[in-house]
Amino acid sequence: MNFLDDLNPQQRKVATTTEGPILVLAGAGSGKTRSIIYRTAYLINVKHINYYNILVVTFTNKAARELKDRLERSFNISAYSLWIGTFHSVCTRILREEQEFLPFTANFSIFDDVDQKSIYKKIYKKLNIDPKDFPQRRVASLISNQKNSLILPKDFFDFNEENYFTETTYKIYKEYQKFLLENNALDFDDLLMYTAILLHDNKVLRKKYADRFKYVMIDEYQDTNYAQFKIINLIAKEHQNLCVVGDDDQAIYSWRGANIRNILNFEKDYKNVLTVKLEQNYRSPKSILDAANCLIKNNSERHPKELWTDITSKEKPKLIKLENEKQEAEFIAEMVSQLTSSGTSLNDCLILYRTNAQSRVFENAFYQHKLKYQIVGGVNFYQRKEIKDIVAYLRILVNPQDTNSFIRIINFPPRKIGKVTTERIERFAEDNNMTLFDAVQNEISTLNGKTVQTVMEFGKLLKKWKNLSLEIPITPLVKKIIDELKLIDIYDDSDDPKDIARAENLKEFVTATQEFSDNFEYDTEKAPMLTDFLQSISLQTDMDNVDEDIETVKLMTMHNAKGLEFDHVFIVGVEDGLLPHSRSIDDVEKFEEERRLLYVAITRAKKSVHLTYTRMRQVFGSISMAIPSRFLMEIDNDLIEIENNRYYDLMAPRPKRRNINKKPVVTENQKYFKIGQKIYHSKFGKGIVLNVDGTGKEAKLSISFSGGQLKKIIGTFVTMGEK
DNA sequence: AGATGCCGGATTTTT
DNA sequence: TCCGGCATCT
Repeated sequence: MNFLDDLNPQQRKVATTTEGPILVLAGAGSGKTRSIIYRTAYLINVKHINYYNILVVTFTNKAARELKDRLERSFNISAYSLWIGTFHSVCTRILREEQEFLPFTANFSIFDDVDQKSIYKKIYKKLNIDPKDFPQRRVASLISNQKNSLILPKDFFDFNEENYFTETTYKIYKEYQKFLLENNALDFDDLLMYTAILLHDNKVLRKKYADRFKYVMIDEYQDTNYAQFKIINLIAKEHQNLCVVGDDDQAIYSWRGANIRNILNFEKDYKNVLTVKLEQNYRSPKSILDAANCLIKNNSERHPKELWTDITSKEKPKLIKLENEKQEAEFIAEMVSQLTSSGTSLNDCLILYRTNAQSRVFENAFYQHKLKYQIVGGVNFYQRKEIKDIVAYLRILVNPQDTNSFIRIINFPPRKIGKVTTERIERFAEDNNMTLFDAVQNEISTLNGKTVQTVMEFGKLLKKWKNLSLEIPITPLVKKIIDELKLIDIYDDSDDPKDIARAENLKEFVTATQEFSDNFEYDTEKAPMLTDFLQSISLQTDMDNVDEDIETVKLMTMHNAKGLEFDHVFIVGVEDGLLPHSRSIDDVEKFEEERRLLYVAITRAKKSVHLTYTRMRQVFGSISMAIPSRFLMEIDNDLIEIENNRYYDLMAPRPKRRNINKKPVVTENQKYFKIGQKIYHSKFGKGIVLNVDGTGKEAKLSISFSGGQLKKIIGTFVTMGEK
């Protein structure tokens, strides 16, 4: 078979060594996805292995989809019958299949951290715990660690010493798990934990999955945690046909329980491991790679390797100092707009920052420059209020035990069922040992005359939709629910720009159901129903919602950039306290992880890298002096180019900004009007700015007035503020 | 029941 | 700076 000629010798070794354990140490851009694809194709097309016997685990849904697409396009392998997915999606699939061995049913809900937060709140109240003494974040993180280490509440003190913090955490953990089971719900960690425990405790099932998945491949192995290690180990221990691919230099998820030792110790965990190193980089020029290598070699614990490349370019990574974060954003926007005017697509530009909070100034700057942008991550689409509301309705129809969702929507949109009534319904449900869903089907005598009817009407409504959900596909169902609840109308009628965005998001949601349906029908030739849709969305990330059809600059955290590549990469806020983050500075392991994060960021670039830092930065509303990241000192001087003309010295008068763009110099005036600004007009009264077209006070404003009118007015005719 | 307004705490990163 | 939670008022 000559399709293997596309690979270099090491990659070919990976693709063709199908039996026994392989560790592939694949540097950034060394073609590891390619190796996995060719290996899969080799298994199927050459070795004639049944589709059914192959399991491929990726780090994101997006990576899984790309893998499937490429297998289909290049090798005509229909990916539908292949198990390719993230750990979480694979586990979900297994758990739904094996409900008879589990303490929950196949239609369980998956709770995200918004749900999680409200559960914790409830438990704190019930157990009378003060969140000030036991910060929810800290407790949740400890509990999450337990789950990732497969420690159930009953085993808690076998692994944790007893002190005032763990005592309480234990109580919360126990209560939390109880609540989830009562709701027939699992959180992200549970998906892994229950799967691992299931395979561990049940010999028959273990054999079933070991027999089914005769060939297992894991991508991004450096970022697996103990539960994930265990799941794979239980499946592959016998046949040992396991290929793991990863790069210890790109391990950036230890805070999520990922254990870098999984990859460092692979050779000890399995026998006669074949180790293959992929060190040729096909992505970045030498000038960029040299800087990255120079940085990462400062880490102590790593598999020794050095990336090299054939690609040459004179362009070294550039380092630019700016006055503050606004100037930083402004500078980047100018750079991007310069690139686009010389023919570069916005799609080839990537902005990377350490924390989501940094994205805001860039939004403003890109908006001003009329550059289309997309923020990936931050608040996930499915975590937005309006989306969670409609999803809560959908969840209840599938899983009536989901009281969390039930409470969320019992009075949304407002139907005059308040706190007192809700409590009475809950009491009634408890007394009669039924779900809230069933409770509201009854005439509850403890309620007031009118309220009884309201509640029953609500119950009937849910019942009606539940029946409907079994008959009609997801899209018409969602349309009908949104319609009957007038969800979009609620927001459309408002003059708050946030509400207008909400209305847009709901429409977007309907589109999402349609897209899902199209794919689902294509893949399975079945009608896309509610349960299918719900299963697909709970594990979706923002990355999966990136619209590839519009040209946009992408903005994301460095964590989100894993596995991606772009021509031009701008890494911003390269300052001590931000990168390395202040919370990681005094712990060696965390500190090295920060270094890897910068390494990942730099190695995304195919053509150019710009690193920026500021002289001072606003944090929490107060301004503080910024210190250039200590990582910058680790990169040899001759590997990086410093742009001096943008260096604003503390004492020196601020140099005039070089006009690198055809557009006029940006003045403060340009930021005079902002979206959401409250204004006053002598004739129309109070209003809110919905859009700003142009610069300064003369900008053309789209204004929504409190009287209901929507007008376009020149800025000079209105005053800022309410009067 | 719903609207308004004040206070206090939060920012690391995500499936 | 902003957001959410809570108290208070209508």
